Amino acid sequence: MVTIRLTNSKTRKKEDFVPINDQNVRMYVCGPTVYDRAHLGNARPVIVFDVLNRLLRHVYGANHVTYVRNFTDVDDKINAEALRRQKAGSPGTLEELIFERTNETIAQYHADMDTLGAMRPDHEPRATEWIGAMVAMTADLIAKGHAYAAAGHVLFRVRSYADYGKLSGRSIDDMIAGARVEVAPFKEDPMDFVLWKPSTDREPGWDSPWGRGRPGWHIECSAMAHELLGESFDIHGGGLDLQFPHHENEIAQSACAHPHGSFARYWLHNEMLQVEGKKMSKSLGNFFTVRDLLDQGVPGEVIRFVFLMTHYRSPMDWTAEKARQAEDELSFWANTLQSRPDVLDGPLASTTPDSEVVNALADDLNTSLALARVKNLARFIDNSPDYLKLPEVAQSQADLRFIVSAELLGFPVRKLAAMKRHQGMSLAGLQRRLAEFRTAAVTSKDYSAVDALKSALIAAGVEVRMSKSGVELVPGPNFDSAKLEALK
RNA sequence: GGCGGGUUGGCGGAGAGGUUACGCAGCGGAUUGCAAAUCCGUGAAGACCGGUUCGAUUCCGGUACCCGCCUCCA
Repeated sequence: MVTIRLTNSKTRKKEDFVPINDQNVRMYVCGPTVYDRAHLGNARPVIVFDVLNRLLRHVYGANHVTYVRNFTDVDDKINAEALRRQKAGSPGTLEELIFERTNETIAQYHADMDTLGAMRPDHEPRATEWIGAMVAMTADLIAKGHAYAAAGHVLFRVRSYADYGKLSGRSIDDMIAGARVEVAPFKEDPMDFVLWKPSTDREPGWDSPWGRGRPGWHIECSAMAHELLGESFDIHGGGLDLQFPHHENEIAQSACAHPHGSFARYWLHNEMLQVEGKKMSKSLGNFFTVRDLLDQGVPGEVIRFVFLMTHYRSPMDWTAEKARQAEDELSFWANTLQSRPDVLDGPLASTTPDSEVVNALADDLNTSLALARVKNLARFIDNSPDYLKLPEVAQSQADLRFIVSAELLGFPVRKLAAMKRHQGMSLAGLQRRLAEFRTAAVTSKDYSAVDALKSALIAAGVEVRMSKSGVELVPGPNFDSAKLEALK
């Protein structure tokens, strides 16, 4: 079996991954707060942990992995949006408007992430569905002396957990010296954070032993991870910005509530996203959502490809140039396969992905190296001399190995190739006409009609390939069927 | 102030203590009516200063510069 190695934030080392139970490998990743469309940065952990999910399924079996990613649907920004709608005249109670808003956002999130080729996790718990578990965990922490109620709030007693700060490498005293903690009169210690807070009539709330209120952000993940994965599980992932305080607080809560469990054994953090060398922010005017890119005509696979060009622990830069390169490469892959209907429609069952691709991924998700290898596989099957020497059966095997390897990285190359093929069929008539013009031109030496049609085709994003063996039209990245209609 | 990450050829981006990454762009060639696509070949690097070593871009220390987090922003 392939040994997966992962950089564990907890130990700051690359370690061999050994699951607690190889029949059920368990991973939790912090999901989005569903108040608005996902921006491009939100896509990074989704894609990174999707690759890990696919790798785990490849190594341990598709039915032996449980992947959980939550939706945070209790949040002040959601409340604000619901309130805005109510004031604007939308019918319904505040609770109904909140539910309406989060449902919309979750549907958008699913649509966007599906387009990026991310598999849906096995469980996607919504915080509002697990309030009972959060209340129970909070009560348990009070009973064990790790939390206290004060002024309608419940606060976690940070000083009661000796290992607090270990994950992020901070000492409590350093943090206090940094002095940007919220000081509230009811806190025993400025570092203490909220497990439960009271709600006004204008805010969503649930009944609890401490009055009507709502859970703090950190307890959500601790409670849901416990309910769905147990006291000890294998991997916890998320963006680096969540390492402190969110993950630190999760650990403190879970370790104190379940002292016999180990909570997550491997912590993985992805680095942040930049745009053209700068942090994406509204003030710089370079802020955009996944949907914005898709609407501009950047395909989901291209976005995914650009993300995988950079290792997950390095800051990633989104640039137009990278998107162009990714688009070219994916187009090459699809072109290579589209002429081989036999492998597109045939079974894949017995084919295994290329071992170098798997090994690259197993080495702390080296997606960049894996991608380079898949590129090589594509170049190999695209009429390289060594490939052409192979018997037909071996050629098909090489084709299939490429397909399965690309799909392990989440690129649906068969679908892309089938799409190309379909587009290509719509070009059959024009291809015949161009061939006729060319045949005539060879004798008349007058190429003007050939060149006119060729230019029009290129303008419509069609690649024109002419050789002794004939004429071939292939849809390119900027293929525009509307411009073709005029030619027909 | 505290904590952490980075610096590789024109660009993107890997691995390895000594042997070609790879891709894009460039250059040369094959092919082509001209092209495109494809194939073949090719130049170009390791921020700076020390140390360890027979040998370091790769290990260790320092300097400079860049970046992130510490603010429910992923």
